[in-house]
Parts: sequence; C-alpha cells; structure tokens
Amino acid sequence: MTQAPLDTEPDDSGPPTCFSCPNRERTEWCVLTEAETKFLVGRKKSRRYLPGETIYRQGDPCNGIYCVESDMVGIRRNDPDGNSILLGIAYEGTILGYRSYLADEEHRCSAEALKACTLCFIDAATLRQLLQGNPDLGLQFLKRTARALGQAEDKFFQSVTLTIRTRFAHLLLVMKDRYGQEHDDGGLVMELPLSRQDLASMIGVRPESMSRLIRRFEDEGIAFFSGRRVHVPRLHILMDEIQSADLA
Amino acid sequence: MTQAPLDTEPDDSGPPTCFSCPNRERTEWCVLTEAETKFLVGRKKSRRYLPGETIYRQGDPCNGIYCVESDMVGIRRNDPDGNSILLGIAYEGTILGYRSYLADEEHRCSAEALKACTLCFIDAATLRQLLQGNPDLGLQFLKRTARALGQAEDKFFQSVTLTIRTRFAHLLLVMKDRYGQEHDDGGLVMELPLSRQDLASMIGVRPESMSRLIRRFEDEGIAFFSGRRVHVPRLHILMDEIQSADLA
DNA sequence: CGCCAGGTTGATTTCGCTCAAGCAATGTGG
DNA sequence: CCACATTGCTTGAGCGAAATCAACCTGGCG
Repeated sequence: MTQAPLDTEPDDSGPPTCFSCPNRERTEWCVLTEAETKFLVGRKKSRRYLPGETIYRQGDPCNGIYCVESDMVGIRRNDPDGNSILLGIAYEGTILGYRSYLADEEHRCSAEALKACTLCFIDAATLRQLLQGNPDLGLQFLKRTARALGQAEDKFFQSVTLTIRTRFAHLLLVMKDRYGQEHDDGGLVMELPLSRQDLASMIGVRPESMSRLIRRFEDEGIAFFSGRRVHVPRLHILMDEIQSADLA
Repeated sequence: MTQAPLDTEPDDSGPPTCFSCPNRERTEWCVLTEAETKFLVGRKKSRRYLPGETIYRQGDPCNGIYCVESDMVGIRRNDPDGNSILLGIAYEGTILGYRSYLADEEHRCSAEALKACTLCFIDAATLRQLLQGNPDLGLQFLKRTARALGQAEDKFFQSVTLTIRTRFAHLLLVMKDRYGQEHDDGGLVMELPLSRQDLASMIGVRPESMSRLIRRFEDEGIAFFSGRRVHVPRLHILMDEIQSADLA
C-alpha cells in the first residue's frame, strides 16, 4: 500500500531530473541554484501511482513532501464516521504535504491519485537542508502558503454566506479555468475530472442535493450535464448567478 | 484614518522597544539578533487605538504589518451587502496583516480594535530587509502561516460537517482557554469579549439563531448567559456536545 | 422624555438533509 | 452468455434546522 516496487520507475530512466522537468518554472524549486538542484535530484524519489492509490493518509506522520510531476492528486479529509470531503486538487507543478511539514504536524488530509500520476518525494531532512541553505526557497514557500491561507479563508467565508447554488456556480467557474473549452458563441464545454460525490463534497452538500442542484441548473438552462461532461450555453448566465448573490 | 499623530505615543517614552516587550518570546521576532532588533525598534511605529477604531480596511493595499502589543484586535470580513463576519481575534504577541504582505495582495479582511489597544506598525520595506537578512525569520513566519492554514481548513471542514450547535460548543471551549475561570466543582465562568452579533457571525449564523441557540443551551442546562457572562455548571456536558457530534 | 441599537421572541417559509426506492452501468460467478 | 450483486446516480416524500419577517423589549444616551 505504501510502496510497490514494481510500479516504481527507476530514477535513471531519463525524464525526472528536475532540470528537465517541464514544471520547473512553476514550482518553488525555481529559485534553487544548479548545485542545489543537483542535490535535490540525487535525493528525491520519483514514483508512479495508480488511479485511486493513496499517497499519504490523514494522521500519518509527515516524513517529507511530494512534488506532483504529472496529473492530478485529490486532497481529502475524512471525518470520524467515514465520509470524506474533497478539499482540493493538486496539479503538476504543485507541492503536496508542505503544510504538515512546515507546521510540524502530522498530515491532516489524505492525498490520493485521481488519475495515474507520478510524484517525487523529498524527505524531510533533504528539504530542511535546502531551506536552510537557500532563504529564497523559504520565501517561495511562504508566498505559496500565504496564498493558500487566503483561499482557505475565502472558502470558509463562502460556506457560511453563500447558498449552495452560488457555491456550485463558483466551483464550475473555477473548473472552467482548467477544463473549459470556450466557444465563439459564448458557450462552454468541459469534461470534469470528478464524480458527483466529489463535486458534492467540494461545496459541502450531500450527493442527493447535488443531483437536485444539477437538475435545477438544467431546468433553468444554466448548464447541462451528461456524465462528467458539462455544457454551459451562455457563460454570462453562470456569471450572473454569482453576481446576483453578491449583491442580494 | 491611517495615521493620527495626536494619538501616537512617541517611541522614546519607554516601554515599546521590542527588547522590553513582554510578548517578545511569543512573537516571530524572537529569532532576531540584537542588531536586527535594534533596527526594528528604530523603524517600527507604535500607536494606540481606541475601541472600535479601524486599523486597516478590507481592500486597502498592504503597506506593512502590525504587531499587537497589548489587548485584542478583531479580524473581520465584509460581504458586499454590508454585514460583516468575525473571522478571528488577534491577541498581544501576534502579528497582523502578514498574510496579505506575504501573498503580495491587498488586505482581504479589516482589522478593528476590540478594546483600547496598542499596535506596532512595521512597514513593508523594513520587513523585507529583515526577512532577507535573517532566514530564520522567514521560517518563523512560515510555521505560523502553515499553522494558520491548518486552522482555516479546519474551520471550513467544520462549517460544512458540524451543526451550529456543535460549532457553538467548540467556540465556547476555545474561549474558555483565554477567558475561562474553572472552579473545583467542574464549573466554569467566563466573561466573553464579544457581542451576540459577533458570536453569531463567528459560527456563521444570524443573530436570531444565536439567541435561540443560547436559549436552548440554557433550557438544557448546558450553559447560562447573562450579558457577556457565561456560566457552565458542568464542563464535561459541554465537551460531550462535541464528542457526540464527532461520533454521530 | 423619546430615540435607537442590540437583543429576544414568535410565526412562517425555505432550504437542504434523511430515508427510501428505483435505475443504469459495470462487474462477477456459474 | 445470462442471472445476479454492486456501485453511482437520480428522484420522491417528509422532516427539521435555520433564515426571514416582524414585533417587542431593554438599556444607554442625547
């Protein structure tokens, strides 16, 4: 469950050397010197995960951080009675588990591969050395963490002030940035990477409520859903959904 | 609105020199060298605020950070239609506005003195110099930010999974740590520093609901409220309120 | 004295949850 | 290849929690 040697692609197979990593510029690592990067390459461990596979589990001690090399990872949190909510999605070029590492706590969330994906693991000792050696790296993390904090506060604020309808509209608009294909006629099509259940949990509602919500959106011509495909005929109507709530 | 010279206590009046600050050990500044602290003392501006006075306003550009020297500051966020919710309270020895500074954004919240209190302002340029000069300071901020992020995620999670009732019990228990006076008989008395409206906004409900909630707690013998004074006859009953919710 | 903000209370409505059933797609074993 | 379980999603009926609307009370203050 934690390590499956057969799945592991050996490091010397080429690509995953940080230098050639296509995400390099987007990650915190971009401030590292060549020597530091070389050090990192020598210490990190790349590994491939299957869809649905757990990367780390809520409550585990945090032994290091992960860097998403390709595809997407879901961040989940479980409550004691077993149902999980999806707190966010991490894409290639983002770092995972840094909050627990930095706060010096155990993991508060689980991370799970949403598709087949490959991650690099950087153990705590290595990271500590890098942070100590290059202050800019710390500042990079600081910025990322501060941004994440702002988003988390937003989420709380929205959860107590907005209706689920508006929250869903928000979610769709966020998804649009990554999955949306806009057409000239103001229409939008996207293929969501999530099940209904996960969609529901992201805005904090029961799956049944999500179903009904989708139904209402369709009845009102705001958006049409078939499987994971979404069609929004007129984007501005979806936008209005948010505006009207803000002013109401 | 931003600076009122008449209220400003001159720095040379004694106390506020960081060296003698009773909060020193609790703040991020404790990692500064003597020279750096001296630099900080020379650059910071201490100022007194009246109860209810605004320290900075949501949407303002972030020109620096504030360090709470004494008493308490409320962190509020307003939605477009004017009602505000209280996101948290900052006490002496904590730093304010660092999120916006670090994320390089404008303030997302307003800060308002809940009592008469005095804060030190450290302008962005000074802070930048300190951060650049002493990597440990950045790591201090990093830890604090990471912790705050964890708390914010908790808050969101709780707002969607717990009932109002449980959230209120949580809030009371948090308040207990600072304001509670426990008696031998298992009882607890505290003087809350907040109006009903603010209490309500902290758990994301309308004031009317807060009234009813309080009523229910009294009817059930869980806690008794008179003005801002709260009496909890048996603490463990309040605790149970949280337990039962977690297991339910 | 009258005003006003903050707080309480009641009546009503709305929203989202629970429980329960049904359905389609997928998988499994014979 | 078919009967059968399983899983994810949808739908309906009923319920309960919290919001809304509205009235009223209270204490502070001009």
